[in-house]
Amino acid sequence: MKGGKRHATLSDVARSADVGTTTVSRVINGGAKVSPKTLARVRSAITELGFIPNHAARTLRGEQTKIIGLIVPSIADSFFSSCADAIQEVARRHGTLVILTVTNNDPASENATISTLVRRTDGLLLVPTSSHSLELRNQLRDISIPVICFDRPMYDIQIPTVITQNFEGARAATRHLLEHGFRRILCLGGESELFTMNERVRGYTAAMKEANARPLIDMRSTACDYEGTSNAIVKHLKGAKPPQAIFCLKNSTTISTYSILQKMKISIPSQVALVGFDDFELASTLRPSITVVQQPVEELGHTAARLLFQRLALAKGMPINDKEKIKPIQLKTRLILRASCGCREVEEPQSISASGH
Amino acid sequence: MKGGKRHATLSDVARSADVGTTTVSRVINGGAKVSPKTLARVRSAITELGFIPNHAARTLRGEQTKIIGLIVPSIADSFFSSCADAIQEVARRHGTLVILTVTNNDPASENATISTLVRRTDGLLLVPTSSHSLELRNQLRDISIPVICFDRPMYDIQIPTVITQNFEGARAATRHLLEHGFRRILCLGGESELFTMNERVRGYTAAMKEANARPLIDMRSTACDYEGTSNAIVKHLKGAKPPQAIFCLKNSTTISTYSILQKMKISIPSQVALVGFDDFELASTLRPSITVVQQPVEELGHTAARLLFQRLALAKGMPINDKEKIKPIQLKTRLILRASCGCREVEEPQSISASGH
DNA sequence: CTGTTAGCGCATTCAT
DNA sequence: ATGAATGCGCTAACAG
Repeated sequence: MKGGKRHATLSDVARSADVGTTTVSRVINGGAKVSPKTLARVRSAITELGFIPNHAARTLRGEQTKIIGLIVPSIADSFFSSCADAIQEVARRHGTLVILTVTNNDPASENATISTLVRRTDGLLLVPTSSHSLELRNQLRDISIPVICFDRPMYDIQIPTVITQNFEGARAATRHLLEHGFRRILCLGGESELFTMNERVRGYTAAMKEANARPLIDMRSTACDYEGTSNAIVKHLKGAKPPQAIFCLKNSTTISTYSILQKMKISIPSQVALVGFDDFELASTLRPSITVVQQPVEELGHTAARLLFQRLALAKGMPINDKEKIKPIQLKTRLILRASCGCREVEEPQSISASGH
Repeated sequence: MKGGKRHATLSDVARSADVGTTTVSRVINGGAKVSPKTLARVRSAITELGFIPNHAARTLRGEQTKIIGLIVPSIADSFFSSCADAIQEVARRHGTLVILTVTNNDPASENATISTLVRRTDGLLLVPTSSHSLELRNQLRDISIPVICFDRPMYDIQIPTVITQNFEGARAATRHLLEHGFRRILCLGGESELFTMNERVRGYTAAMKEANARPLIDMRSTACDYEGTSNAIVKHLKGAKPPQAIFCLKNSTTISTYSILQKMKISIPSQVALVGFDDFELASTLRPSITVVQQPVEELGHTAARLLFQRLALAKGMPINDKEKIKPIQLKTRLILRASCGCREVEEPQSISASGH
């Protein structure tokens, strides 16, 4: 019945079971200190009336909301949706719901979202739009609920954080390309203002310098979409000393680059080798398959969520000691060797026989 | 300051601004019937104290929760995460938050989730695990908040629903393969208990029968993962009359099939043509690119969410007329012709336009 | 073991 | 235009 009779309340149950409201409250909270008889009576009254505790009232009384907030740049992005999946899973095990919000990497939206969420959740899992933002830092400082950052940290503020080894992953990838003998390696794509991208660039640069190779980085904003990537690649390949390999800083750039090279009939890896940061479902299915730096996405979500619930559990008892230095948890990345870097025989291309149907 | 001083309340503001609580309440609710002077005074007090209305209290007073519940089988699945993205967007425009829950297609989990959500949200967007479940039907009947189903309908109960044209899409795909001259078309993959899969099979079958071709369907549960799909394909191809084309009922099957055929060195489409249901990011990048039935994912989410907010708006005023027959909204699917069906030259470069998503 | 009572923070009559 | 008082449903003292 849509909009039917009003929901039964605790006192309805009390009246029906002929007990006090306290007793009912005890029953719905575990039934401790209630005689078996009354317990049974109350329980049957509860089911009879279809009573469900009013959550708002509980919250008003100062209980936990049993909701956490998840703030990500995008949920359509498979990286974050996988994180969300893991987080949801952990939350469910803790009897907690997850409010999903997306910022689109917009600080204003992020700010507003956090404000809304603070009063309505027990804690926050946040992918900060900017690691430097003073405003965000201040906002987080004044927040009364635990916040965990993941994927990207916040600087100059002690917040539990879990990230992946962007630097190490990128360095390993670049080193690998260098080991293949490539010296002119183009580092392509990515938003230069993002922590993750900067770390990856740092890793790339470190590896290049180790090898006395000249870093060649192209992160111009135009390189973010297909068109921009295309222009960039054309430009670099037309140069006097065209790159022998390309290291893509993120998923979408890898994919764009891959199809652009294909379109240009530039063979991978024999003419230009390719390694991408961040694995994706079809990376192993494409021909050639694509070598990538893989991030432990589920683990990232799980760890962040667990950290939050840990805080939440602590918060009940002793107050949190914010004095202690909090070091970000860094999860390991893995270099997945496939064909595009030159490691494997390029998989047998499909026979393109035009034989009839 | 973690766990610092208690949040300012409405009466704190009232005291600070030297007015009554009523006035403050008026101010935060639009400021009607308040003199400009007091309004300004109260406003400054509000910002000064950093007052944010307590949401639980409002809800307790009978207001809306300004939260809707989203119940999907999985959020890691790009289909549902794209839906979620669209839904989140619409919700945000309505000043409403979204609680994300996943069922993993488990009815028990779904049941529990709905119960939890009913008392804590204004409405629900649901992808039902089963279109037939009596239990779910009863649960939905007794629910006091609006529910919208999407992607899959519920039978024998009037619930606003928005789905895509699975039947028509599959029929069009199959017809297309038939037009290419293929007669032995294998319909592969998919969970037979799901509405969407059944519709697609129906569409496939209808097209086959139209053409007097013998339907060949393999939906055994073993065909759901890579291994199972592999076995199924091998079996069918070894047969006396091997299929000339394969129509995959869902994304993951398409991808598995694609890579299995590749591994078997069976050329697509010259030896076996391939069409999949549901588009995916790299379908156009693979060589050969894959012809698919594309669903309007964003539109699905948008429409479902809009429908819900429409109901929510109505609910305030006149009661909903549940007597009226509610027909599911059916969104159109599109057949995206690429190379794997035989429509394009196999290895010709793809167009320069960026991919769909 | 069990009941009575007093708020949690807010929106809302009903006065003024 | 404004304020005092009431109660939403629940939990937690504090009695019995």
